[in-house]
Amino acid sequence: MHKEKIPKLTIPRLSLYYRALLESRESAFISSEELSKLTQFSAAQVRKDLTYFGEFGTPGKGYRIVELKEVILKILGTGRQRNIALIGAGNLGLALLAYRGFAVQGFRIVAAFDSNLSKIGKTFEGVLIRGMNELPQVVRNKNIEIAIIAVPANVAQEAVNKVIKSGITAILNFAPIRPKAPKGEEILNIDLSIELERLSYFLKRKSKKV
Amino acid sequence: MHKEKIPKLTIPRLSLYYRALLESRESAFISSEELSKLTQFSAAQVRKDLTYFGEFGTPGKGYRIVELKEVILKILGTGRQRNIALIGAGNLGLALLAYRGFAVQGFRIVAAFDSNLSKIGKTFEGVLIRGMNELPQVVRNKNIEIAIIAVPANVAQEAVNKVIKSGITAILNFAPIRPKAPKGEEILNIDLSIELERLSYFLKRKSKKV
DNA sequence: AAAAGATTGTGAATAATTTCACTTGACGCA
DNA sequence: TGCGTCAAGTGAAATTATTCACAATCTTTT
Repeated sequence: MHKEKIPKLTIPRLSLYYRALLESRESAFISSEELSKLTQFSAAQVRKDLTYFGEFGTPGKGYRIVELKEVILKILGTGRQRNIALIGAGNLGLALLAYRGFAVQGFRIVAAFDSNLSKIGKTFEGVLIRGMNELPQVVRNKNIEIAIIAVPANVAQEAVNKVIKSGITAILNFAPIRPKAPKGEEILNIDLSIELERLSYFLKRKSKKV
Repeated sequence: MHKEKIPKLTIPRLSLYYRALLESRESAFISSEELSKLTQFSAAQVRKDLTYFGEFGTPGKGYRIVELKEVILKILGTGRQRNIALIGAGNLGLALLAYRGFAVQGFRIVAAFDSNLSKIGKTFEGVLIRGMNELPQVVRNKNIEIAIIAVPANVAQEAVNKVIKSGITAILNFAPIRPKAPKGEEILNIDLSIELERLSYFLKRKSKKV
């Protein structure tokens, strides 16, 4: 059994390998070299990443595509549906609600919440907007495992607190703050300003190299 | 002069230091220890990050907040306005257009583009939606340095190609693909599916630890 | 003016991650 | 069956990033 520690970045790479596999319908097998070409990661990286979880390849041939896809699904736990609660039904929240792009992967926003009374009770994309007070029971009833935070910065920590109290442990946060949370919670931050500032830094450096 | 190579993650940390500084109005000075408390990064990390760019602190006191803020702005190149082109005026695109949150940092979407004829000519949030053919001249005229890609996956590479051809070198990509681009381009990917899959992996692991 | 106290800046040590390079196993063909 | 080839798996090396720990230095106090 493999006991090595798995690098953080291995997981998103697995997602990308999976995507590449979806586009590889020509052959039954794929080599780490081919996966490397498709994903821009090195072939050694591909092999290393995969062997953290087992030995799936056959020397001389490569990886059986059908099998590898199943394996990655299993590792990521995306074989089944995962229900999501959307917190915040503003512009961004509603855009995420309308974005059905990740439904294919099994993720589904099954409930939405807002504290704005004028929104509560309305339905968008077939999803009813509820008051935050309903969060705990809806999480329980609808078997919600993930929350997406799409509220303004000034109420984001409060929203995160309520989400955690409702029993959710996996959070995707779009608010431009780093929420504080107890151990055992997994919070991923998607922070527009920070990404733009990274780009700005890149532009700055570039303009200096005359 | 410092010549050490700067770790990739130093830059987003600088952004977070800056944010913390905005909230530190009590005193004129702040120590790496205090910044550590505010940002969750270690004090040594704070000092290391800052010294890549110079020596800004005074032993025994810490960093002068006003000065440090200026320094970080200068490093990141966020002291001045950066103009952005939005590619794709669908749900997500329009939500980004409406999100004025990063305007304060000097980032501004000054033009929007779509290939859907029914959208071209309309105005959202004071920004006219134009056809993609207008991209090159608008980039030139409006001094646009950054593009945000918010188009469906199947046309994203094409959009990126056009953006690059128009002379833009910094791209924030929301489409669930890894665009191919020549060297010299900086592309940051914000990929919802991948983040959700990371959360799924986390949930999977968690459920195993019984 | 000296001593005490605080905190920076930084080499060195450690940790994490990726790449290298080689061994081994599987397949296909003569 | 045996040989050649291909590609996985993997320790070791290299690279990258973070943490440690302490000398240097500035401030404050007495």
